[in-house]
Amino acid sequence: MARSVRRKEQRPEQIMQAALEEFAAKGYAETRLDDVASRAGISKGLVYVYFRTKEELFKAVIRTFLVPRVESVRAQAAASELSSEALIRGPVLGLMKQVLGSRMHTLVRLLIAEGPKHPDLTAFYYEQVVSRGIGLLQDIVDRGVARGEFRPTPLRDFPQLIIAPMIMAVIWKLLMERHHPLDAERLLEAHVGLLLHALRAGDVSSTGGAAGEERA
Amino acid sequence: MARSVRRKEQRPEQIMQAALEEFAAKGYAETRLDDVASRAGISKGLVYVYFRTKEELFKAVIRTFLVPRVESVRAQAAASELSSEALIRGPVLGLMKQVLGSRMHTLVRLLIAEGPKHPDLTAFYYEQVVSRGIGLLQDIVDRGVARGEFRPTPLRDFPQLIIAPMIMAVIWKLLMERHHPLDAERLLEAHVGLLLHALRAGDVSSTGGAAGEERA
Amino acid sequence: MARSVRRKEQRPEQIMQAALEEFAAKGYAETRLDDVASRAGISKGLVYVYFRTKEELFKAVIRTFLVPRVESVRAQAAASELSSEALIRGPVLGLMKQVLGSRMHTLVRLLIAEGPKHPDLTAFYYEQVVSRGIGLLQDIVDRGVARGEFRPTPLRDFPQLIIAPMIMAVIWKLLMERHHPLDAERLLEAHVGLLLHALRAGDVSSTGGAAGEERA
Amino acid sequence: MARSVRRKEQRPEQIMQAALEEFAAKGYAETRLDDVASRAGISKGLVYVYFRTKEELFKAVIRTFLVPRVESVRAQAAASELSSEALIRGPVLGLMKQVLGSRMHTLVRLLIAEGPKHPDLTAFYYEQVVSRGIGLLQDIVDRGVARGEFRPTPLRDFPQLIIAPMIMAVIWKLLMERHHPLDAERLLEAHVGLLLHALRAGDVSSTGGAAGEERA
DNA sequence: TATGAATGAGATTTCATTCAT
DNA sequence: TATGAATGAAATCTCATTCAT
Repeated sequence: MARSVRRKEQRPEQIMQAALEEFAAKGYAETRLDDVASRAGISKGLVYVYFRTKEELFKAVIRTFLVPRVESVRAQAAASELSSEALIRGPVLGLMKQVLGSRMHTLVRLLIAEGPKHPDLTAFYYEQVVSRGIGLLQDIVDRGVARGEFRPTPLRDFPQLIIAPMIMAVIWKLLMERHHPLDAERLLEAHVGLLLHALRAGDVSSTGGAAGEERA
Repeated sequence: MARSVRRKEQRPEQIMQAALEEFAAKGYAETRLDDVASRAGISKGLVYVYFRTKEELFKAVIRTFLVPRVESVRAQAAASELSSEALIRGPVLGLMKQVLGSRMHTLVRLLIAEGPKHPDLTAFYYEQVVSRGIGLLQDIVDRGVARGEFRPTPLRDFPQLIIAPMIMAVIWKLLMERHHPLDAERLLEAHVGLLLHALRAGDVSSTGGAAGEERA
Repeated sequence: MARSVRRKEQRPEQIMQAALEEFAAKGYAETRLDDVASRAGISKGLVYVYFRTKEELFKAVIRTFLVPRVESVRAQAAASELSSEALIRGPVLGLMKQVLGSRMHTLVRLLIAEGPKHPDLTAFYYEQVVSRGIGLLQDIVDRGVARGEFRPTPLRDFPQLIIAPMIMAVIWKLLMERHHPLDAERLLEAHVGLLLHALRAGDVSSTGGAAGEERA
Repeated sequence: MARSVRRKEQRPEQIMQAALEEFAAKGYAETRLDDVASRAGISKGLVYVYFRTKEELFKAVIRTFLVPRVESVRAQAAASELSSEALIRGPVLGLMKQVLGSRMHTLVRLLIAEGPKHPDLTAFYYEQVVSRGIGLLQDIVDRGVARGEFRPTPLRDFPQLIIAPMIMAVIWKLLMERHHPLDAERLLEAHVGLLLHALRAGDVSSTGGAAGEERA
């Protein structure tokens, strides 16, 4: 009975894990609940015990797996005495690399493809992830300006520009990788290098001993 | 008969137009050919006279409407004596604004959502649009460097960075607009401003001898 | 105009010819009127000028092409002074060989496959061909018995037995030929040989100088 | 659960039975799976649980119901000390009567009508039934000749002649019965009588030295 | 007479969802 | 809790038939 209880508690996770893989591989419409059940090693009927419809399952998958560690980055940013540049070069860039390397990138695709049909899902995602991320980035930029580290730029109003290349890279890998491979990590580094160059107050970047974003 | 001929010649365009609207609104799987036909003001059967399957129709839509004016930008770039900066601020930025303003942005979404299921479609798109666009951007950057207008940067290897914010904005408008409106034109202008700032030769930073922005 | 008139007069035949080939190749249900029209070198609409429905066309095809030369055999039988054996060995056997060699065998298949759905068609065929053929064969048998040429046998009541091997051969060629080729002409000859052997009055066949139906 | 299992095990048979009746009544193309399902008392969808396509169902029907008792006849022929004549008058004639009396005759029609579209089906039928039947009949004839019971005739090479009247009768009943009833059993008996008469050794004709019945 | 664009009923097939066991 | 047989709505695709030109 203990096993049965444990099983029961693990079921939702187990099913969502299987569903994630199926959704990621085939997209929402092409995914059959039969296959999700097979992959999870259970019967189709049991899926319905835990998720009322296919749509609910999909939303649960997105909700569960697409809440990244924005929070931990925020904590670091708030607590640390690091410069804004260091924050961007460190935790922010790190997070972007993580998204590209993990299964999260398939979720981004799913969200783009299916999002328009599920407003509550995108609302949830906006609240949980996007608005916080945007706020965080704005804080970092603002702090950099306040400290005289950065010159004032419109980036403050469009912090999306900081993560735009990550989105691009996700989509590139999805569609174009086979025709034109992309070293996404270096792309992100190049982006951060250029961005910081553009932001530096007084264009005094040369004093920081950092120049030559060119290929080594 | 003349009328019938004219009708026949207009049918494909008419059907594709209707299909584009349906696909854009609902996505591929959720679009019913019945609805495409209704929207085009014809019967379901007639769709099949012009397009053998739903998939063929979809591909035709993408192929027909998603060939942007990369070519005209290339022509300007090649012919003109404009500086690279002027090219980026002018035709390149203009093209990006156009994509965001036109129906093309819905096609981008469709391509992202359905591309993985239709490799030939993405191959076509890569060849017709992406590879040319990438080449064009590289040329502009290279020319700028050759003329001493830009300092050498890794942007040359990642020209995707130039249009990344456009992709982002497309997706933002698709998913987040209702929660957080975005002035996409200003975002693009901000991006171009920052980018050119980072590229400009004559900034002190370019003269300083050192490195550090490369991958640590 | 003369040409147009001539064309008009030839149209039905031309269409039926094309239809026969399509029906024979694909069967009734699988035949598309589009293909019939293409094969006839005309437009689909024109088929409907001459034949009200696909079914009518089918019936016309069967009616037109499946009326064999039973009549000519009957004439010979009635007029000639030939023995019954000579009639069977000559015109009757010849007719059977003709059916096997000509396109008529495909019509037999069509009639078998589609007949049950078209009672009027089989009625027509029964009246025009079958009943006459049966009557003819009965006459030949009866005459043979009356003349003392044949002994009385139940063949009189089952003249179908005379042409049964022809039917068999048609079907064999249709289905089994690729697995097990059949020399249909020799089969028919063997059949006729055996049959006449069985019929001969007094079993005096040995006097006729004819024996040895075995393989030479 | 026991009931459910039993149901599941019976479903295929139940569906094929219903399908046989529909196919027999209307032919392949005219049969709607909806009707098959109704006749079986189940829903349309369930048919697809057991048979992947309409064609698979059709083939399964043919395969399942069209394997006659050729084997049992062969066993009798091999084991018994019966004369060839007795075998033909007994088991062989009996089998032919059975085919005519049973549902098999509708399958013969289906095979004729649809066989050309399904080469694998006719191949199966040839291997399972026809080639064995032909071999069996050849053995019987050969044995009769070896024992001096029969005179040598070309029947050995065309054993199809033995069952040709059965095929004929099947088709006759299908198409002509309403216009001209046929006592198929008596027809088969008449055929066997004539055939054996023609085969019997000791008939004078067999001794006469001459030829002539071969192809002239 | 001749065309062929257009229609729409109908068939196969899929699969999310239900429910008896 | 767990199964999986069963349902039935819905979508794609076909093609005989019509009809304006």
